[in-house]
Amino acid sequence: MSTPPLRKDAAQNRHRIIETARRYVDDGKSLQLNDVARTASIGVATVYRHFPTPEALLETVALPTIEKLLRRAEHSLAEDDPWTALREFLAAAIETMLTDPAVPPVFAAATDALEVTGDCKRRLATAFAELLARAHAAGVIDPGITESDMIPLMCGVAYAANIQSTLDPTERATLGLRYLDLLLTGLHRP
Amino acid sequence: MSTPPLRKDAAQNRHRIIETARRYVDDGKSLQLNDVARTASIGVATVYRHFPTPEALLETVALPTIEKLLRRAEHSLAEDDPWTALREFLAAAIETMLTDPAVPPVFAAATDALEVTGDCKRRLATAFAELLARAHAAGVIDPGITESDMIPLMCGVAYAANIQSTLDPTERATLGLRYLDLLLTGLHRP
DNA sequence: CCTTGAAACGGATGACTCATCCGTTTGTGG
DNA sequence: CCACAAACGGATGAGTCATCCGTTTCAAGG
Repeated sequence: MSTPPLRKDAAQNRHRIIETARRYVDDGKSLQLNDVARTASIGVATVYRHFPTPEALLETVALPTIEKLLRRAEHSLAEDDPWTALREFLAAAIETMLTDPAVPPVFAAATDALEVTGDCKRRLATAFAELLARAHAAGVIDPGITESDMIPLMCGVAYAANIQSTLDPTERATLGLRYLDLLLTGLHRP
Repeated sequence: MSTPPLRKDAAQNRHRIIETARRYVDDGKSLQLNDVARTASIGVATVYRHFPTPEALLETVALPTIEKLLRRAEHSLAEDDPWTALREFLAAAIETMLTDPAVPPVFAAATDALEVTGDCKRRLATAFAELLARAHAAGVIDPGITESDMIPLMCGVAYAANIQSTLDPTERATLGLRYLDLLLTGLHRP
């Protein structure tokens, strides 16, 4: 279960691969391992050894961003007003999904299938559940809404904003926040 | 610009291809033309001649469903109350997207890129624009919302419902309508 | 500094998918 | 019945994918 310490050259290669993959993701290119290998001037087998599938590589690329969101979520837990806390976190989530193209596919995938980010995603879900529970307790949100509604809905909002492929990422993020507002208006109980 | 009448055997093959593709779509399989050809016991080249790309085949599969939705839209135009009319149409759209897996990718694609359904989709957009304009005129909807917001938002709602891959299509449709309601609550001005 | 074994490397390769080309067959109007 | 255009279909070359295995590199112990 423990990770044996990585050899120096291996660590470096791994790093190069992730860097290259990050560039691919940002450019909207699909992660083809053979292709990434060639670009990074690294043997194909090496890439496959580090990342058995494109999904695993994508997860690894997305991990730092998701961890950052997790910290933001934990920060939101400190906020007093339950509605503000929830709203703040959801806005952060949307912004994250629209800013980093590596994130949406990871969020949309079933958590169980995630080798790398599964744990992080579960902790995110826990934090979110807590925020939602508080909102419910305070009666400021539609009582019929559950966590397993909210996550897909968030992905849906991000998806909607992402369809506007002509817009640049910043504009898309703004649009996403606007769409989130619409949704939240529908959910808010004053 | 006109379609020269199709030879009898050609028409039959075309029909067989579409039928097979429909089964693929319903089973959630991706449309690989070579594969469809083998399943339909038709030469690969024949399939490619009728449908140069998987997208074209998918569009053709989706066309009847989209045409049906168009008729529903025109029917909604006859409804007096602008809010009811809009709502009715949007519900029909969501239901369509969640019932027929061929539709969402077609709706999400840029209309200009659609050889087969482009025209149909444009007429749908026109009808929808009319419904939206009436709602705006009556002041029953968020004045900031435009057609180019609504279409992605609809796709987003459908996407959200579709993420629940464990549910069967009927349940997903119900869920989608619920999500639509949330969104509409956010948009409605009483 | 040298040895040695484990760890990591990388590219050649076979399996697989894709889409086109072209020789053959089939339908149809005269 | 003929002739020709229309349509057919499978063989094939281009391209992608992921594995295998012979070679190289690292680092711990002498």
